[in-house]
Amino acid sequence: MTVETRMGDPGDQFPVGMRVLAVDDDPTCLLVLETLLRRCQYHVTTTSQATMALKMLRENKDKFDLVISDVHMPDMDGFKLLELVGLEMDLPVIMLSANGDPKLVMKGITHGACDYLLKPVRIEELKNIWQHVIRRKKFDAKDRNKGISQDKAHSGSGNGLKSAGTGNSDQNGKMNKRRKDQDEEDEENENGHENDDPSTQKKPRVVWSVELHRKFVAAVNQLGIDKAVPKKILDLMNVEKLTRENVASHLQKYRLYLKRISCVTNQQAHMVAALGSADPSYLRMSPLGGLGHLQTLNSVFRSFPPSGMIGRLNTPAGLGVHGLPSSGIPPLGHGQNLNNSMNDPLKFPSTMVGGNQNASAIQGMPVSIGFNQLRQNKAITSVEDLNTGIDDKTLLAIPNKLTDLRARTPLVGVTNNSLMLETHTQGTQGSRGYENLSSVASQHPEFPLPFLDHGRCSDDWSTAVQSSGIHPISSYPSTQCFRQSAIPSTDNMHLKPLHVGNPSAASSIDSVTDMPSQGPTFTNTPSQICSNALFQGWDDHNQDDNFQSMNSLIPVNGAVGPSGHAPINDLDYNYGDLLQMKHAEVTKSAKEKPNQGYIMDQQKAQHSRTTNSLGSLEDLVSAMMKQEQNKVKLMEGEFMCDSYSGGTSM
DNA sequence: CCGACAATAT
DNA sequence: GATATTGTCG
Repeated sequence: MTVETRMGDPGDQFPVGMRVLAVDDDPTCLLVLETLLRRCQYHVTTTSQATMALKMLRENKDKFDLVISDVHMPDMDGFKLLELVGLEMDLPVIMLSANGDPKLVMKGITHGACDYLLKPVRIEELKNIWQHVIRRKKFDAKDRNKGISQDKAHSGSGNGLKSAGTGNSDQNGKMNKRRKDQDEEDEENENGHENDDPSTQKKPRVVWSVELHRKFVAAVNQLGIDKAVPKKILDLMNVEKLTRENVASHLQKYRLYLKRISCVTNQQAHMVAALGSADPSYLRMSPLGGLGHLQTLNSVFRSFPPSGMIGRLNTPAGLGVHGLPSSGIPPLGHGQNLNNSMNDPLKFPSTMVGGNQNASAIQGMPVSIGFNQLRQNKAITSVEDLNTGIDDKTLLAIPNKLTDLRARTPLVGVTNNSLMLETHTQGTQGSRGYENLSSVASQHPEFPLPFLDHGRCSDDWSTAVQSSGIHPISSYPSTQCFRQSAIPSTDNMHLKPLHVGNPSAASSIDSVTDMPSQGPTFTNTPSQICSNALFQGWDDHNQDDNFQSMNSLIPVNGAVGPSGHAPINDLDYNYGDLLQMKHAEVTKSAKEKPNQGYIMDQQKAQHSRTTNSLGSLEDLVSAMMKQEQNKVKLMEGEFMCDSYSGGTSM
């Protein structure tokens, strides 16, 4: 939006004053970058920490037009930041790296980067980066407004759903694709033909590609989670052949996803608390502080990093939900994770959890990303990790140092939570999940949850989280997250945060990115879920090497279709599970062998449900959000400090 | 066989 | 419209 406005103004020329957030851990590079950007007459904001960048973005979703980030950063992988941003806020992100390895570039692209610049960066390259802002904006507008007419057009032959395409800007090329199909004949029957019978059969399954998911998320965000109902979402999405039922089904999945997320978050918090003490391992994981990681969790969708994730989730945008993170959520991969990298986004098994792993991911949720690419890359992966990120680190981090975190937090801090705050309210629905969570939490003595009250975990959760883990959490918007606790009863879901800022913003941008999370709010319902599942989410896949890709939010991925159908093109996103991701991350270090820490976590988790609960970021998020809404203030007071929250966006 | 996902039923 | 159940598929 802002951009548009500007653009609109005759007076100013858009590029001038474009708000750019530059992120690089190397002070020198950052300074150089800042200088060059200023020469281009952009309004530049800098930060040497990715986590801080996320916080800033979450707090001020509509205060930036573009993000330019280094790939290699200690606190958070640039890709993760990318994913989270894509999910939570739809801002165009340009990756910067001294390493031009095609694989890295591909990764950046698949994770939603609109450009990938090699250092040293030349001013000539920076002079045109504003095009990405415009492009994104345009797409958004298109999508939104008209919607899709385009899509429809196509449909003719194929499926209508496609949807996807539009948006993306960046690279993508291929996006569309949806199903494969064979079968199908497409739509309708074609008639005739023989086929079988008519009727019947075929029904092409709708493949929720990243793009489609993106649209979904955008619609949800726009509506606000609480008001996002299938019919309205369908209207906003404006995708041809998509039916209300299709949307309802996806919404169901998406809501579960959000819950998970929130749970995860909570878990994390708990874990943190519990761990509290000790495990070095955790520390290891997150060097920085825990913040980052925690945030990651937020991201549930994959991408989101530590704070990010949550934030995302929290944020409306991120969730998409209005929450959720993500708007997109992005996510992908299946359980297999590794194996498939690409395909299923969501799925990661959660290691964490013990049993459950599974989380399911949602496919599409997350973001989008480069669709095509994704596919191609499948291998690469995407993943997003939305969740994960956070978790892992979070967890990890936390223990170590709460203190540190706290301290840090402030720094970060930033952000506001405003987003989250937004709402609050009500309560109606659903709380179910929360209750469980709480109970869970309470149940396990193991964890010490310092703060929590036991009684209700729910409520406490928030607190608990805060306290303990908080920090990490803090990252997220606090609000969101924590709130959950409160939630239980109420349940309010609403969190809409995303929009918060401006919904539009989120949406607007969006298009391209991924999806996942864009903004939505989520609801929060808690579900017990946690325990089990997290989702796979949108994200994911990536595992690869990349760092945490798993976590990342982005959905990238590709997709596969669930059924097999389509994998092809689309990426489906899955909602990934945060937890898994987290684990993954953790694991990462050790990869195969889990670190002690890792293990511990798991165990803990298992033992206590709490953990599990925490596991789902969504839930956490949701809860948080809700709670936050309710309590935001409290939180802020207490914990917030640190945290800040941020998240929103995405 | 199980888990995830979308469709379908309630 | 929200949920629960079912059918497919990987």
